[in-house]
Amino acid sequence: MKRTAPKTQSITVSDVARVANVSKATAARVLGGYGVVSDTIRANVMAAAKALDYRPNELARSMTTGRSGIIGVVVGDIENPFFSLAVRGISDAARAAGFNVILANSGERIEAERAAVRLLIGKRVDGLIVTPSESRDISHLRDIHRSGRPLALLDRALPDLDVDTVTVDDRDIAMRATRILVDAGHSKIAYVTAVDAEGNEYRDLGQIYTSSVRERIDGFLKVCRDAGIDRPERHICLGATSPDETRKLADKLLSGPDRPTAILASDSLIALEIFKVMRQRGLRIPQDISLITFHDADWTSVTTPPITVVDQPVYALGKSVAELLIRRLKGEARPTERLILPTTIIERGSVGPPAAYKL
Amino acid sequence: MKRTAPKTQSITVSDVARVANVSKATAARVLGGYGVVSDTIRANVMAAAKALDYRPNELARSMTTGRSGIIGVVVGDIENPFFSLAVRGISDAARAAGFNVILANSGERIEAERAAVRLLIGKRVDGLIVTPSESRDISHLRDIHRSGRPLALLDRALPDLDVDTVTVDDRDIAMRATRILVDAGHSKIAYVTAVDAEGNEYRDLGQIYTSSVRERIDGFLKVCRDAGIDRPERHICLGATSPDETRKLADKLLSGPDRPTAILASDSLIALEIFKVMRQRGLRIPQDISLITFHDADWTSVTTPPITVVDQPVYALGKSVAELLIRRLKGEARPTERLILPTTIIERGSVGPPAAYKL
DNA sequence: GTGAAAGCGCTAACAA
DNA sequence: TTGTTAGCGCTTTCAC
Repeated sequence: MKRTAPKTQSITVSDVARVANVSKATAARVLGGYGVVSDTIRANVMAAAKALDYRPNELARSMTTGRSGIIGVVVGDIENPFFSLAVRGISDAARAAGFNVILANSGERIEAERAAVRLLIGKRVDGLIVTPSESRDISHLRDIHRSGRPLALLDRALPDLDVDTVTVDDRDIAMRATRILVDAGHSKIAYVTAVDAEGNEYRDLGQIYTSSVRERIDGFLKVCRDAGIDRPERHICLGATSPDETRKLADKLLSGPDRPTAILASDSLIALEIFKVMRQRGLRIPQDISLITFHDADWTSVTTPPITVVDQPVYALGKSVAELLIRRLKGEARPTERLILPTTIIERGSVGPPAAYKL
Repeated sequence: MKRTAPKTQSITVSDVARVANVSKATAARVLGGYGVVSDTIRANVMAAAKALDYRPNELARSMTTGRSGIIGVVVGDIENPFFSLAVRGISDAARAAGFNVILANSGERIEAERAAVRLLIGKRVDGLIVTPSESRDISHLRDIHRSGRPLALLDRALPDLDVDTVTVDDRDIAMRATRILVDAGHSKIAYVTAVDAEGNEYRDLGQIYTSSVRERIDGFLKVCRDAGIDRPERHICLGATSPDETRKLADKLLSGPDRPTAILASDSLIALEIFKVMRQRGLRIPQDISLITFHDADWTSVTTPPITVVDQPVYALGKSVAELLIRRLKGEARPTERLILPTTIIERGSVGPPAAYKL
C-alpha cells in the first residue's frame, strides 16, 4: 500500500508519458527538447504536459547531465556598490549566454568563502567566479580546479593560481592617485584600507594577503618615496573593515597632532565614513584636508565639494570575467588569460594644496 | 569496456564504502550524518572519506530528500541599496538557521520575475521570498504555493495572496512625509516614482499595480487634498525606472513654469538623480526647492544640506520575512502573518518654506 | 548495528 | 522515429 507522500507529489515525465500514451523516453525527449520526435507525438505530449501542469525537475536534470546551467559567484560584500555593479555585469553576461547565477557572500572572511565554495561545488554549479579574500590559503580554490570546474578570478589576482583573471592595474592606479596628492604639495598622506591585521599596524607588504590591497600600497609607497617623503608607511591605516571600525580609525587619524593633510581611501564605503568624520570635526575639504577615493560611487559626485575618484570599469570587470568563464564552459580550450582593464581618475573638487601652504 | 568519463569522476559514497570495507548504506549513514553506526565503523568510514577527499553531491542528496536547504530570493534590483540591505537581513537570518540563499534579480520586470521563480522552483529551493513587481499577474506566485513550497512577501503586500508578508505602512509614512512638506507651506508638491505606465501620466490609483507605490500615492494625495491643494495628482510623475529616465523626468519637471516647490522621491536612487539635476540647474535646497526621499541611503547624510528621509527598517524587514519563512520551513503551521514594521522620518536640512513665501 | 535493494526524476545508450 | 533499459549519487525501507 502506498503511503501518502510527505512532500507534495510533483508531476514527472512518467505522468506525462502515461497521459500522452507514449513511452517515458519519448515524453522526456519532447519535454527536454532533445532527440527527435514526430510532430503529432510532440503535440500530444505538450498537450498532456500542459494539462498536468508539468514542471521539469532541474535537480534530476542536472544530476544526469552533469550540467546545471549555473555560475556560482562568491564576492566579498554584496552591499559594497563596487560588487553589486560587478555582479550586474556578471549577470548580464550570464543571461545573454543562457546561464543563471547563484550569489554567495563571503563578508571577506576566508572561512565563509571556503563554505560558499563548498556549497556551490556541492550544488554542482558549472563554473565559479570568486573575489578571493586572501592569497594565503587558497586550497579551496585549487579544489575547484581539481573538481574539473572552471574558475575565474575577479578584481584580485592570485599569482600562484593559473586561472582566467580580470583585474585593474592597482599598483599603477594607486601611483597615479598618490601622485595627484604629491603634486598638490602633500607630504603627509594617509592610505586607509580594509585589511584586517593584528593591531592594524602596517609593517611590510608581506603582511598583506589581498593582492589588490598589496599592489595599491606598493604603488602608494613608491610614489611617496620617490617624492622624498620620509617613512610614508607610518601613514598606512589598516583595519577599516566596517563602518564602525572605519569611523574609529578616522577619528584617531584626524585628531592627532601629526594629522595627515591628505587621505587616499581604498573604497567608497571607507571614504564615506572618513568624509563624515571630517565634516563632524569641522575639517573643510580641500582647504583643510584633501581626499581621493577608489570607486566612483554615486555619492562622490553630490557632496560639496565633489570627490576626486579612481574610476574603475566595474561593470566591465564583471562582464569580462563572466565572458571568459562562459567561453571555457562552452569548451573553449586556450591558455589562461589575465585581463587588466584600464582605469581613469576623475578629478573633482576634493584635492587642494596642504593647509600649511596657505598659512 | 569502460569508456573514459567525459566529466571529472567524483568520489561517491560507494567509493568510500569500498575503501572502508562496509556497505554503501553504512557509509552513507556516517557520511550523511543520519541513522546509527558503531564508533569503530564510523571512524573507518571517516578515514576513508578523508583519504579519498570525498565531497557529498548536494544535488543527489536534495533529490532523494526533497529538501535543498536553500531559500530562493527574488528582488527587484540588487543594486538598489534598499534591496541589498534587505538581502543581508535575509542572509543573516538564513545562515543562523542553517539555510543558504540563492539570489535572483527581476529588474522589476514581471517576465524576469516569472523566469526567476520558475528557475528557483526547478532547483527545488525549500521556500521563496519575493518582492512582487506587480499585483496584476501573480499566477507564478500562486504556482509556488501550489507546488507546496512556502512563499513570503517582502516590502510589497498582495491582498489576494494569503501568505506571510512583511511590509511597512507605506500609506501612513507617505502621509507623514507629505505633511512635513505641507506644514512647511508647500502646495505644489511633486511625487516621483518608478512605476512604468503609458505616457507616464498618472490617471488614477487603479493604474498602479505595485502595492507599496499605490499606498504611498494614496497617502500623498490624501494629505494634499486635506490641505486644500487643488488637483495634487497633476504633480505625480511616473516612469523613473532608471537613472537616465529619472534625469529626463526631473529635467522636465524642474524646467516648466509650473515647477513644484517641493519633491517627494520614492527611493534613494531616484532622489539622487533629482538632486543632481537640481544642482545642475542651480536650484538651492531648501531655499529654492525642498526634497524628501524614501530610504535613508548613505549619501543622504553627506550632501549639503543633508536630505530629510523616510527611514524604513530595511534590515529588519529582510530579517523578519526570512524568520517567518524559516518557521514555516521547520513545519510550524499557523495562520498567515502580515507584519507591518514601524517607520520613522529623519528630519535633516532639505525642507524649507516654498520660495514664493520668502519673496 | 549493518546490509541489500528500491527508487527519487531525469537523460542516454542501444535496440527495434 | 520510438521504446527499453541502465544508470546519476544519494537516502530509505526492510530484513538480518
